[in-house]
Amino acid sequence: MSVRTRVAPSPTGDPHVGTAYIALFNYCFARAHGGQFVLRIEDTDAARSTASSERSILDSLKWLGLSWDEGPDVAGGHGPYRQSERGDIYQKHADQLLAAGKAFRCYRRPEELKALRLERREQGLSTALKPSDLALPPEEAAAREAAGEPSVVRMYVPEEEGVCAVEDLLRGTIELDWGMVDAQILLKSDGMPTYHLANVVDDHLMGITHVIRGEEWINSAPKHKLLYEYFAWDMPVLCHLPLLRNPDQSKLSKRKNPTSISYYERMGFLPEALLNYLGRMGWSMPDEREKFSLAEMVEAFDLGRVSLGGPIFDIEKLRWLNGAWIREDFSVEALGERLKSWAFNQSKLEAVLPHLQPRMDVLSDFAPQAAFLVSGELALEGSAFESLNHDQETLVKQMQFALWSLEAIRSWEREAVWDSLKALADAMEMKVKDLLAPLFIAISGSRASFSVIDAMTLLGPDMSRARIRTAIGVLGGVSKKAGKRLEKEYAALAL
RNA sequence: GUCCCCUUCGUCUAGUGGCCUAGGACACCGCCCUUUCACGGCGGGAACAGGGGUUCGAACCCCCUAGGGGACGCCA
Repeated sequence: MSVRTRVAPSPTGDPHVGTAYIALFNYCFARAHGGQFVLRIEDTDAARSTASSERSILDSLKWLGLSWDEGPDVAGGHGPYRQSERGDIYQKHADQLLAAGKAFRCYRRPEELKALRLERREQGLSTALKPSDLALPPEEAAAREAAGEPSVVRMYVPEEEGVCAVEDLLRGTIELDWGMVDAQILLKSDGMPTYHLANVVDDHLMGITHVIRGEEWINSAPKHKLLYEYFAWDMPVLCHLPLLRNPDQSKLSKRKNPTSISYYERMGFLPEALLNYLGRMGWSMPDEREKFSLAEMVEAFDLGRVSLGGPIFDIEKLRWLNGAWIREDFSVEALGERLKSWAFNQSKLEAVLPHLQPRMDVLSDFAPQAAFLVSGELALEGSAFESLNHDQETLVKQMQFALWSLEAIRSWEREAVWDSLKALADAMEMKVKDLLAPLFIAISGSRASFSVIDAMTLLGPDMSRARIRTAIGVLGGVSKKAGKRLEKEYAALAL
């Protein structure tokens, strides 16, 4: 038996707790049944799939203590599937489907697709485009081909009415209308596979027997089933886990919450506790124990104990659990070690010291000035902003705009943070210094601190954003109505 | 809009037809412990979304309604 977790680097290169959640259940399932737990990093978008985003996922899983097996060596082991490294296996399989009449080449342009979908939607139909919708007159297709226009490979799908029955380990049989299933692109115009093709081909080649993934994949299961049929391969057992949610019940997202694993690490949560908490999301121990280790979870693991309602990620309870771990499972020595490796190790200190050395007369000047870097969210009060001589509304606006700018940063580095805020200040026709003033307080708790850009770089994206969000809240927050207005105004800056 | 999934205290959950006047945990409130604050202990309020069936019996099975979520990309 073999279980595979596909992990996708997040757009910001900062791995998401949702990824760890799915990985945890795959891990437990595999270990509990003596199977293999293999990883496949997947992202065919070259801009996102950088070496560092791939490494950060692996690092995060390692930090959590989820070890994986080296899977069968399918052109790159557990690595990413860049074409050069994978020996064109997707191309080969796409060609095979093409030759068998299970797939076709499509020369439709993006604008045409958009128009077709719009038309169907206006008729109250699903927006799924079928092979017949996409077909071009042979001479037109030939002309586009001759003109060197890009093309993609799409799969054939049934056009007649009916349902596709998909088996889910937890939900039983799910019936999905074929009408909802479009002629999925298998190979993009740049020759890279989409998830759907890569997923099926990889899983087959790697001998995967069980696929445990998020609920958001249920709707594409018919496509996958069809592909297995086209290739005449055995299909793995499917199991869809519920999605983690924000307190407002929407799918857990970074706009509303800190979601990256690195945030929780920086916040000082223990990997054991975070994993333990994730294991309590939609799952419970047979004896209802709240606190358990990964090994204990594996030992008692039973997929049947998964409950299907989407759990809300509650930081308060995670905090309590983490406290229980600290109090009950650590000796003073062990806790001391943790603290040292968490923030007081040589490399962490060396990252901070260049900023503080000029500001220190005695060693004891260090702690007060570095305190905000090893703190979680700051206990701010509205009065902290009084010295700025700005009305709350202006301050809130500045910080909200800064927050949105920061959210768009893909790779969290000093340069990127600076560029984004500089561009915002320019667009708002104000001095960077004035824009940064409230951020100083939001991030460091005071105006007297070293560069707020450097501070944010050290704190990381989620922690920085969380503090700004807190500050906005302290200043009265943004009402729904005001938020709409600000959003418009922000969009008008055309950053 | 179309389709799919889901629905037990505010939150995480136990519960797989009688053990349920629904149990535990977080959070909240009260009391105790304590030089303070925590920790810990004890106690309290708090839920089967609604309506129909099936059954001697329904939180549990079926149907409808409502609510929530998800999917509908050359993203995963």
